[in-house]
This record gives sequence, C-alpha cells and structure tokens, in this order.
Amino acid sequence: MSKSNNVYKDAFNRGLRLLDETRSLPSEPELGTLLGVSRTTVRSILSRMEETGLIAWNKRSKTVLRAPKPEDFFPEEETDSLAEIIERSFMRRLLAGGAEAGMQINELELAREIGVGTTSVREFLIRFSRFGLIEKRRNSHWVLKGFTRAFALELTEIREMFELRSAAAFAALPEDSAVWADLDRLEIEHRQLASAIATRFNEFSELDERFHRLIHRASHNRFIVDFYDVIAMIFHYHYQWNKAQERERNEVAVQEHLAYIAALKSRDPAKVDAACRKHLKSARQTLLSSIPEGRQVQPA
Amino acid sequence: MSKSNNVYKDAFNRGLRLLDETRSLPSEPELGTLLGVSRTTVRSILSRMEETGLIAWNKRSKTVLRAPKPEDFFPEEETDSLAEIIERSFMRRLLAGGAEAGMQINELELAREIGVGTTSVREFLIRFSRFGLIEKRRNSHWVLKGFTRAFALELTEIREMFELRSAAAFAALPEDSAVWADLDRLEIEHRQLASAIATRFNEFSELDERFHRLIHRASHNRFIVDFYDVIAMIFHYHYQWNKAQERERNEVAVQEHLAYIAALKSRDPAKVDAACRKHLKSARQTLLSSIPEGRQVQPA
DNA sequence: ATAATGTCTTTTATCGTGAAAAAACATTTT
DNA sequence: AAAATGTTTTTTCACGATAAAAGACATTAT
Repeated sequence: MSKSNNVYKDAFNRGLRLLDETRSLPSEPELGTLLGVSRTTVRSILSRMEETGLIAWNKRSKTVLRAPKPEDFFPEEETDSLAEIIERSFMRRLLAGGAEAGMQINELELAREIGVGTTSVREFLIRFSRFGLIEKRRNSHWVLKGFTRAFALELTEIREMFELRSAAAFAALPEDSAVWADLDRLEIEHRQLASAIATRFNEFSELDERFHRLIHRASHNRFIVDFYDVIAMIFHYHYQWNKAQERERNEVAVQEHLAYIAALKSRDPAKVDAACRKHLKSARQTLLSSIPEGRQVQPA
Repeated sequence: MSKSNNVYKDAFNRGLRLLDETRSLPSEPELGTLLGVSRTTVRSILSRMEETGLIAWNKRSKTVLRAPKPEDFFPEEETDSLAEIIERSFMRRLLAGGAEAGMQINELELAREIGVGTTSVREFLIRFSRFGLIEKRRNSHWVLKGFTRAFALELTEIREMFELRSAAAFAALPEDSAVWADLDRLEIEHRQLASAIATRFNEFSELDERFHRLIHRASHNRFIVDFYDVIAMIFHYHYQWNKAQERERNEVAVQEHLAYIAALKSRDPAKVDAACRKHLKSARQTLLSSIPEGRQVQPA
C-alpha cells in the first residue's frame, strides 16, 4: 500500500450530499473548488457516481438520477488522513494512562501498533513536537514530557499573553473592518447557544475555537495565530476525556464570551482587558482542575 | 546510500583531539559520554584509530602511539548531518534572491538539487515550517512566505514580549540561584570581547545567543525557550549575509549587553525593563535595516 | 474567445528496505 | 560485585519505488 485514497473517498462523500440539492452537477473545475480537490479527483468521483447509477454523465451534462443511499457512502473511518489516524492513536495512548513523563517513544513500535509505515510516524512526531509534549534526543529516541500541570501552566501563560494583546488589537480595529461583522455573527450564534444550552452544550467547543481564532487573527502575527493550534489541540483532547460538569462549564463560558464580545464592541481597552482576563482565568482553572497535582493524568 | 555515517566521522574527529592530551584513552562507556555517542560508535572509532596506527588497542588498554596528523581527520563536510546540509542549502537559495513570497516549493526538485532523498527534504520542511517562513497547502505543495519586513516585525514583536517577561523573571530569581554565576561568567566574557572588539567582533553572535538563551531560560516556559530557536536561526543566517557595519553593530550590542547585565544584577525591575527595551529596539533596527524590500508593509 | 473536457506529466504521500547507530544482553576482567 | 569488554538485537535514518492526487497541456464545445 503506497498511499490511501482518503482524499477521494472523503470528497466523494461530500459530493454525495450535493446530489440532494440539485438536478445536475456543475462543471468539473467548479466541483473541484467546491470540494477542495483537483479535477483529477473530481473525475474519479464522477466516474464512480456514474458506475453506481447516481448520475448520468456525458461530457458537460451530469444529470442526477437518484438520491444517494446510506450504502453509497464510504465508511467514515476510511475518509481520515493517515496523520489524523496517527494523531488520534497517539493521543489515546498518551491520555490512556501509563504514559509517564520521561518515558521514551519508539517510532517502530508505534508504527507497528497503528499499522502504518515508520516514515508517517516520524513525520507525525516532528509535526507534533511543536506542541511541547515530546522532545527529540539527538540521534536517538523521542522522550515524552507528559501532560503535566507544568505544561498546562506554561501553555496558559503564553495563551494569556497572546490573547490579551490580540484582544487589544481587535478593539483598536477600524469601524469598517470586516471583523465586526464576523463578531456580530458569532454573537448571534452565542445567544442561540445560550438559549438552548441545556441540550446543545456540547456544541460549545467548536464555537469557542472559532471565536478565539477570530480574536487571535487581529494580532496580524503569524506566531500568535499559529500558537492557537497548540491551544486548540490541547483543549480538543482535554474535552474528550474531561466531561465533568461539561454543561455548567460551557454555560459559564458562553456568558463570559458574551461579556467579552460586548467589551470588544465597546472598544474600551480597559473593559476589553477585564473581560478577557476574566474569561482566560476561568479557562485556565478548568484546564488545571483536570490535572491532579504533580501527577500524570488518568482518564475517567 | 541508506544513511550517512556522519555521526561516526564527526565523533572520530573529535576523538582525535583527545589523543593530544593523553597517553592512553579511557574506557569505552566513558568515551561514549565524552563524545556524545553510543558504545557501538566508540568501538568503530577505536577500530579505525587502531588500523591507522594512532593507538594500540587491546581490551582495556588503548595506548596512544602517535599524535594525529591533518590527514587523519575526516573532511569537515562529511561530518555534517543531512538536516544541516539541507538547511544550509535551502537557506542559501532563500537568501540568494529570486525567492519571492508566494513562490511554491517543490520537494522533488529540492531533493534532486541538493542530492538527497525526498523523505529527508519533507522532514526538513516540516521541521522548518515552525519558523513561519513556509506553509503547507494540504495535499499539495509548500508555499514560501518570504523573508519580508512583515516577517521581521512579527518575529520581533514576539521576541520582545518574551524577553521582557523573561528578563523580569530573571531579576526576580533568588540570590542563591545558579544563574547569577552564569551571568557573572558571561559578563567577564563580554568585557574581554569589548576590550578586543576590533579583532574579535565576529565572535559576538555566539556570545549573543548564549546570553539571550540564559535569560529566556529564566521564564521556565518551554514555549518561550523554544521560540528562541526561531530567533537564533534567523539571526544566524541574517548575519551571514549582512556584514555591513558588523564591527560597529557588535560593539554597540556588547555595550548594551553590559548595561543589560548591570540592570539584571541591580534586580531593579524598572532598570531591567529599560535596559532590555533599549537593546531589543536596536536589535530590531538592525534586522529591519537589512531587509531591502521596503515594500510598504507598515508596523501596526 | 472562453471555458469546458480529455489526456498526459509531475508531484506528493506512503511503504518496505538496508545500513548506521543505539541499546540490550552476555561474558570477562579488575 | 562492579565495571569493563564482547556480541547480538533493535531502532533510527535515509533511500528508491509506487499509487494517489495535483497540475499542465491539448482538444473540443459553447
């Protein structure tokens, strides 16, 4: 096996959803843009749609013949990229306990366990190293630094520095900047979520990320923007295993965001600073509370 | 060619220098620690030393027979790791002009041009991406973002944030911390360099890096410490091509460092802040002045 | 003439492989 | 018994090869 065709499979699945909406599909280049793949992949998708009787395809005409059935879709797990598979697998091991700080990471073993080649694992580890959880020993193995309290504190320290600065930059943006419209839209989404928090609380983390990324982008600094990847990754996995008081936590956070948004709209630096600090403080609290003092994290 | 033996060659060369100092070499594990390699490599080195008549080796006894001659050493260029070779080659192209922002980077072409495998180039690019100069398009090529004025400004913004904080943390360190002795030692080195600046000005950049790393380490934050890698890399290459007023620049910088050191030793936060700001300001000036393309990218 | 389709070429993603280097284990020496 | 040496196994590093995917070029349709 040299390369999985997950790009094709994922795009195919997304392409199927388009069939519900139209009688005939647009041109190949247009479909490529729509699905975010090249024409080569678009054509593979169209070929299969034709073979399975979903469309009649003749040059420019791509007529929809029937609605897609569940069995037309490729299984979800086949649409993931190798990098995603490795990351998930690695994080599961990391959080599943037994992953103590100082432990060494074996590329070959990881590769065998996950069932992929060593190259992919190596590349993953290199990419992952920027999160500060692992470290390479020259000419030798990787060392796990562990998801410790120290890590969480170091992470939040930077986060707070960056976000306070970004928030200040945001508030100083001119009236006609497009971000204000983005902020308005996010505010509406927050209000909608707040009013249905009892049932939709689990939708918060996605909204949270979009909100903070918008603010960070105002810094116009690639290092700040990129650092949010680290935060997002940590919070993503953190939320997966720490479900304690999820509803309550998210309810509080939504309200904090709304106050934060109001402060930004006031464009008063002092108010922005205060609202930002308040939210960041509780975010840090949430993260820290899930890490037992001076010890390795154990999942529930 | 599967893997170059540069680790062996480099360690061998370093091992040769030990022969001048002693009548006989220590034990294998000891040599391993000394040279930073495994016993396997130590034994290869000893074998060659024996073959070339440098030592007589019989179990524990490793008697030096003669002093190493220039031809005993492996050529310098064979002691570099592939990663170093690729980085140098890549940076040369980047700085040698013709490398405009937006240009796409071709892994295969780079690999062919440098004469290495694609895997090594890929891994290099992934590692290099954290410097913020290149960016990956999913399932496609890398894009060069360019060493622009905007880049320099974003870099220095973070640097200033981090260093001010680190310097403050440094000054707040207890009297009995080992860093004060390190600082004293660096101060002496600075004074020595200052008194012979006319001839030794080119030694400054190495001293500069050690000094700033010491300060950053006081932050006790891995993200801050790691970020210095980005700064060090940029300054390293920057100095290689911008030799204008090098002596004058370094002379000023040494004096600024001495003032900065004095401020740290005073442990007065205000003085530290002022000295740090002053030095960072001129460092930024130096970097910016060397970026010709004054393409109207204005600081915020 | 423009924009689509059809065809061909290039590049990326991933694997298995083999040598270098590390690490583990066994044996000998002090 | 501890520490060294000798031997074997394992892991890392780097390569070429190959299918997937992107991209470029040629041709055809509006």
